[in-house]
Amino acid sequence: MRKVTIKDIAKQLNLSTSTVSRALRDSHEIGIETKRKVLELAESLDYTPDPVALSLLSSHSNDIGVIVPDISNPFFAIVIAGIEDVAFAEGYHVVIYQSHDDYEREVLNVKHIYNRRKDGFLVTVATNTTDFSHFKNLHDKGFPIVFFDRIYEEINTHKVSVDDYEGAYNATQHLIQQGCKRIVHISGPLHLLISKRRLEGYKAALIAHGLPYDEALVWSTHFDSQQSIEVARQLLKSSLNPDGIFAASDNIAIGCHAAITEAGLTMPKDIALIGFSDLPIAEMLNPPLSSVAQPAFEMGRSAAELLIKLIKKPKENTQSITKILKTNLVIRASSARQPLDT
Amino acid sequence: MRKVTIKDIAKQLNLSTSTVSRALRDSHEIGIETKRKVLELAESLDYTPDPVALSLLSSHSNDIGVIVPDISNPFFAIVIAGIEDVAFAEGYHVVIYQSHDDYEREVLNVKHIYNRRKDGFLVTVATNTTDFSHFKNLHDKGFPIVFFDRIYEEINTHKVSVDDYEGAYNATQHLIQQGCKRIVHISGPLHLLISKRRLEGYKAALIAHGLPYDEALVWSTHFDSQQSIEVARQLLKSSLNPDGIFAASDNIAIGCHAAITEAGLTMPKDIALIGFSDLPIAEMLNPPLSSVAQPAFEMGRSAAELLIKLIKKPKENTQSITKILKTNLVIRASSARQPLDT
DNA sequence: ATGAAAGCGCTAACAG
DNA sequence: CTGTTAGCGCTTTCAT
Repeated sequence: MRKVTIKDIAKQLNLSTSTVSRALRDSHEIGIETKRKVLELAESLDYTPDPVALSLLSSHSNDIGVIVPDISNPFFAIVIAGIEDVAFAEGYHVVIYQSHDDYEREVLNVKHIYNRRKDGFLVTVATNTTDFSHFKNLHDKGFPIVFFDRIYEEINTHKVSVDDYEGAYNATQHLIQQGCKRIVHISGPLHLLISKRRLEGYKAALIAHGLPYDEALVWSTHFDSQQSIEVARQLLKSSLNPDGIFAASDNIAIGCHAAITEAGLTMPKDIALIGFSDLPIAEMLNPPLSSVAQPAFEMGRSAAELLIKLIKKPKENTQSITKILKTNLVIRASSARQPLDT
Repeated sequence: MRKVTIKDIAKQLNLSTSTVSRALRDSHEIGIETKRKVLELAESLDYTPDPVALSLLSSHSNDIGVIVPDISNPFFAIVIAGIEDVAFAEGYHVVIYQSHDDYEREVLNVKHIYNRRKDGFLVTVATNTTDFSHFKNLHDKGFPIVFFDRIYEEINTHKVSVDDYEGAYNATQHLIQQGCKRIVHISGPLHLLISKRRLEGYKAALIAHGLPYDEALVWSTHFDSQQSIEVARQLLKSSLNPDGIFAASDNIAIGCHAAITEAGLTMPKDIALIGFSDLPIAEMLNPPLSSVAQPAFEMGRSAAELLIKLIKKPKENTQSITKILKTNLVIRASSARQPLDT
């Protein structure tokens, strides 16, 4: 029960493989009658061209890779949905790679992508990546790469991110407007650009509203609710007595949310809480979690569009584009001390 | 800056490609000295064999596919982590496919897997799949397939699932022991085997404890929190007045949790709630959600092990294995009316 | 112990 | 309009 090949068709029709090949690709230089016969037989034999053979021949695969730390993070799952949305429409298949935030794994992923002749890839870099030569080398060879979310600025290629600074500024300002005076920021890993920018936004908002910026109020953890609940417990046990928390991600916020509840404190009365990303789970919490919405789906779409542009017209895309998407403040009960307009 | 091939090595060493090939594969019929030179040069040139060429030649790829409805469902994300765990160790790469619970997409995924010469695949079938011929055809050709979670029983191949009946029985019994008299079951799509079995477990527990089984108490929705919050709202508005809810999945339970809170009711006093799967988010909710824990990671591991067995020794695996994993009742505040032992 | 040649499935010059 | 040839990168008879 072998797969049917172009040869089988050629043999049955007493044609050469090249004629069949051309007929299948609807070449103009093939007799209308021959074409009909080939197409018909191909149809009835359920012929499909072998992508592997094509791949060997043309050194591309119509596959694009995407590297994320972890697909179980809904933010990335949604970004991927956005990527698939445009990729699928353009005839590309998306192959997902998980780095598990590990540098070694990321390097392996990149190699796999290159070896398997993927047409390009999208990547949000692993937390502990400090050496970027695996990206640089491929980029220098002209291999199409697009960075999103956790971008690496030093490589001259397309990038998509959100306005982290502004989002953080708005979140912090919102807490201030709710009357918070001692606002803690729980940041992600501080060497990441997105962490730095969110911290900057937090700082700027405090200063703009005449509140002191105090480093003791800045805590840091991984983007992970299991770890952040620990950090939040510590925070609540400390003598800092925060009356507001701006968490750098919803996963961190979820950990805080649980820790606050566990400690018998009330949101937003005792502590007003706001996260970042607005994951679907945010509105399911009790009380529902305020958050800075990131257009994750749109981020995926944009990144994929840019990558496909790069793949199709590498010449016209030497000028690299950096797309910065807008965030949107979503206020819910975890932070709203005044009744919400509805 | 092309990739280095076996030809480059052959040329530089004045050997034939076949000699180089053999030296690289450490064939015994190659001079020790020649072997050394080849290996050395390959190393220094950073030669890696082209997987695509290998694939064309041998019609396998060292890739295995996995088809899930949706990676943003943490249950599947964890199963995939389990799959990757063993696959990676065995030298396979896992290619993830999302069916989005759509039959057409699933068929496309299966075709893609077959065409790209994946060595086999693992699948949990899409909700609305009723025609299974795309699986059957491949299985008849001897293509390695393993079903997990939402299995299809009619195909004689390995399968991995959990004891849904027992899990549901235990969950329902637990609610009964908490004093619940009017226990609603919110099921997943009822044509799915896992839904049926969970329903059976629910039913059996009621009867075993002398409570009536009332069809009006069985509701059904998709495995999705957005949809289930709507269903739960309806339920709470109805005149059924449940004092306990057994949700067929944690996503459904999360929707219920939010709707119950929204309605100003208290868990577990007014309504005791329990879900199924014990996703990481369960213990982060307020109050924390009781759930029937499924060994998702283990499920992935088992399924991958079976698939790899099937790939490596198809002859020895004509007898198909069905592995049924045990669930584990995790009681938290959403259902525990008596204080918990700690 | 090594090389030449064929072939995996397909396309693309180059000939007619 | 159609066939022949070569080649993508590699392995594998079959010679030598």
